[in-house]
Amino acid sequence: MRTILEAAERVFAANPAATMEQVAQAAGVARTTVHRRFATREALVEELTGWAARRFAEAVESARADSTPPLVALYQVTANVLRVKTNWWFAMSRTADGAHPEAVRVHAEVRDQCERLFHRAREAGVLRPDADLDWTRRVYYALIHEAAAEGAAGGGDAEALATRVVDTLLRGFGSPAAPVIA
Amino acid sequence: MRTILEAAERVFAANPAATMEQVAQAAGVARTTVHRRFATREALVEELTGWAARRFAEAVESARADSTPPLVALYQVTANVLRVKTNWWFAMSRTADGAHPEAVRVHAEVRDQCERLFHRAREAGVLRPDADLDWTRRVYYALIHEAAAEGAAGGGDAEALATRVVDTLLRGFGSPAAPVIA
DNA sequence: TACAGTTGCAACAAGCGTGTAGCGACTATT
DNA sequence: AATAGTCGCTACACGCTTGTTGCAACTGTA
Repeated sequence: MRTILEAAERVFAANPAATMEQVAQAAGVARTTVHRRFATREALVEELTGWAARRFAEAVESARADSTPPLVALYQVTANVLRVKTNWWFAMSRTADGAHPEAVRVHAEVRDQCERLFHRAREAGVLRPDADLDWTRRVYYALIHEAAAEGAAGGGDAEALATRVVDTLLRGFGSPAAPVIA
Repeated sequence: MRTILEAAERVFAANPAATMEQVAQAAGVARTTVHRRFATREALVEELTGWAARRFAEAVESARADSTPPLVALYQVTANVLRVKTNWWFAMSRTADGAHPEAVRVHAEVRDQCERLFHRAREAGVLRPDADLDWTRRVYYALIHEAAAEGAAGGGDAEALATRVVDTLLRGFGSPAAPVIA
């Protein structure tokens, strides 16, 4: 039942330790009905995780990151992922903890794709030649996470957020003329 | 008991839903002993939160962010906070959720100080004139969070991490010659 | 009308974590 | 030696959540 999954997402996003009773209430059904569809609490979270992982994979894939110019790909991937992560906040947080095999696979693929994209970006001069691509990727993830939090709170559309993320990733906040610490 | 608090930090960092039994075991004492010092689980988490909040406040305060050049202050605050956050990962995550009055106060003060610092940095030309200081601060927090995760996993000292955080915040990863998206 | 499918509802069993209490052993102090 | 203090251990009560079951009511279909 799609309704239950969406309700679970809302409830668990607010409180990861919420009970089945709270989920059922949010979905407008009886607790036993939730158990009829999802045998255990764990099964519910699993299906939620898988659902989000598939959406995540679609979001990244549809950006065609391997066949468009790096800067364009970076923007498209960012915007697409933000759209998913804004609506599936809790479920997306579950895709990263290594419990769900499909989620692990998706994350690994996305990570590979991200690394390939950053390599291309560096070769194309979009990223600095001395950029640490692992740290770059982690900062990129953190920026998306932060922007998604803002988006989930109702702070603007995915396009505007993506623009800001990419701009921040590439330029930072310092003045070009300012001295550099390292 | 300091031993119990440190054990609780370790256990809760690995699993926020851990039981008193697990905390006791990690501390090398019986569960009843934990209850003798901390009447309830909530009281334990509260004291842990307060402890971390005080350490956090000390870390920021000792950097003298109001009376040193912005770039120096930024570096010092970053390094000091990283030292605390690396060792009190769970407790620091609790200082932000608004449950602990003292933690709320500390966070508000730190936030004010951070904003003042960024204002000064912008006026001094360290930050760009058009930098959105709220977004800047949130990115700064996210970078510290990410660096602390690396530090907690044993990835280098606070000074090196701080250097990287500040460098990333100011410069980003893009080539100075590259086109800008926004 | 007869039927299958789904749901709400009440009730129940079981497990788990929490919090409390009593008892005995150990240690340091006087 | 006597005492106070701390700790481990066992046992228990309590509440909460989970998961299951049976039954009645409702809906759409044949």
